[in-house]
Amino acid sequence: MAKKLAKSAISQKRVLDAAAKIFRDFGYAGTTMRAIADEADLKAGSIYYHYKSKDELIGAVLDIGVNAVTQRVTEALAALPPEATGRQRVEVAIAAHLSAIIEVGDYTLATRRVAGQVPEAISARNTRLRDSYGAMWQQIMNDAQQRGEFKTTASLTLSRLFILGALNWTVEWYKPGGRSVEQIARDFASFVLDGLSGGAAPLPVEFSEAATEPHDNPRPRIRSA
Amino acid sequence: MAKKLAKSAISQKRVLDAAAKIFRDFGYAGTTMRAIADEADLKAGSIYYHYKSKDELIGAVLDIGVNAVTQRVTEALAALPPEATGRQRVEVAIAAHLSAIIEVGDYTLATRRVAGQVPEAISARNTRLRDSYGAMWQQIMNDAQQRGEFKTTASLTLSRLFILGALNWTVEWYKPGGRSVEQIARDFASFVLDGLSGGAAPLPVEFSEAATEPHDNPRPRIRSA
DNA sequence: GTCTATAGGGAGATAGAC
DNA sequence: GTCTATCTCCCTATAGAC
Repeated sequence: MAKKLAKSAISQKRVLDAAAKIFRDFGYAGTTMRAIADEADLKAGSIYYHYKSKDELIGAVLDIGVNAVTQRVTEALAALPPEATGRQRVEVAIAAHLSAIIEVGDYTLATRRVAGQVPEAISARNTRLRDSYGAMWQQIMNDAQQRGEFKTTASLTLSRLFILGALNWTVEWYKPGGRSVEQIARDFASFVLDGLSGGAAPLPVEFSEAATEPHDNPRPRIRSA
Repeated sequence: MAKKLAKSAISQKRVLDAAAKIFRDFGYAGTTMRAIADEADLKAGSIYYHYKSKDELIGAVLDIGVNAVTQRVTEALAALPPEATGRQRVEVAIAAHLSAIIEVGDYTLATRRVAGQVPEAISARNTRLRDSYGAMWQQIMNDAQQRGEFKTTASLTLSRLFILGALNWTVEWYKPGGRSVEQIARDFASFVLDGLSGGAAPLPVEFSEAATEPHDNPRPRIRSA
């Protein structure tokens, strides 16, 4: 059911979306209320009707990014039968995570790019959300190893950090016109589960290697000081 | 014999190190010349004797980060015998990349954290350095696949993006007191080469082709939805 | 809810003394 | 080489009209 939003809520979301986009391109300090206002078709002073400070805005943007991913992955995992293998869980979690971060890409990118620049008080709550999401992954992997499904000699904690690091980095090079999210998810799962040396038969068809290169994201135009 | 630096060069390096640290913590726009000056025990105006603008400074920081890694990895690969396997090349490249980014951690972190916030004109040159480093990895992987060493069905271009994304992310969670760089490198290599399900130990195999798989896992299907 | 106007504080960069 | 002093610009946030 399509919820009807109050006029205030509509503006609020417009401001939020604009903020994510501007934070994404200019970082925390580089983002000005004026730039957000322009993007949201407002005047700078009007933003303060919806959010009482720049810090409150970035806090909201950060939480949306993590929560969207957590929710999507949780749902996808819950939809699996109880007897699902660790391999299947990892495949499903990767696909859900990827599709979520690409869908709320501005928020994900904003989150990544302001990381470490946001005042401690603001980022503390967000860090907790992020840690609890990491714990979910950790459990999937630990369970699979205990059942003898995963035979890797590598630390699962490190493996989790590798996986989430690489996954979140995808938004930096993903380009809508290139490979599909589904294809990326499949390749990523294959990579994570079987590595470079493992793998099945010679591959079906490899698309042009140049199809997806990094550094394709909208570049900010920043005035040089 | 330790090179003797001119007084000017010493100050310049002090400014550069300070800049990397401040850019790391505050991002591009959040970094002020005054903060860099404080860190370098100077006054803000004095920085302009060494660098003529904030943009020139960030440009220098960015390039140092990439060049340090490129140089270290290039040297490590060059030290390998010509008959080295793709697996060995990947192991060596991972170890060299990791130790380099941890050693120049401030520069690496600064680079990551100002990514996408730096004026286009400044980042263009750095992007070229970064791409040429990526091409080096690509070649190692392509060669190994052509020799039949890598049997993954995943795109090698995507795999390369995953690997470098995860590798560079390590600086975000690495803590000097924790696991050693060597241990992280070993686990990372095992993860990259054999995945979670594989169990290949970091065997000190000689250059004779290890034709037999180190484990007898059922090999992966294309996809198991 | 959104506007205009502005207070009050820093920012990058330059000039010239030492 | 490094300092102090300062110019000019633009930022966040508030006040009050509509």
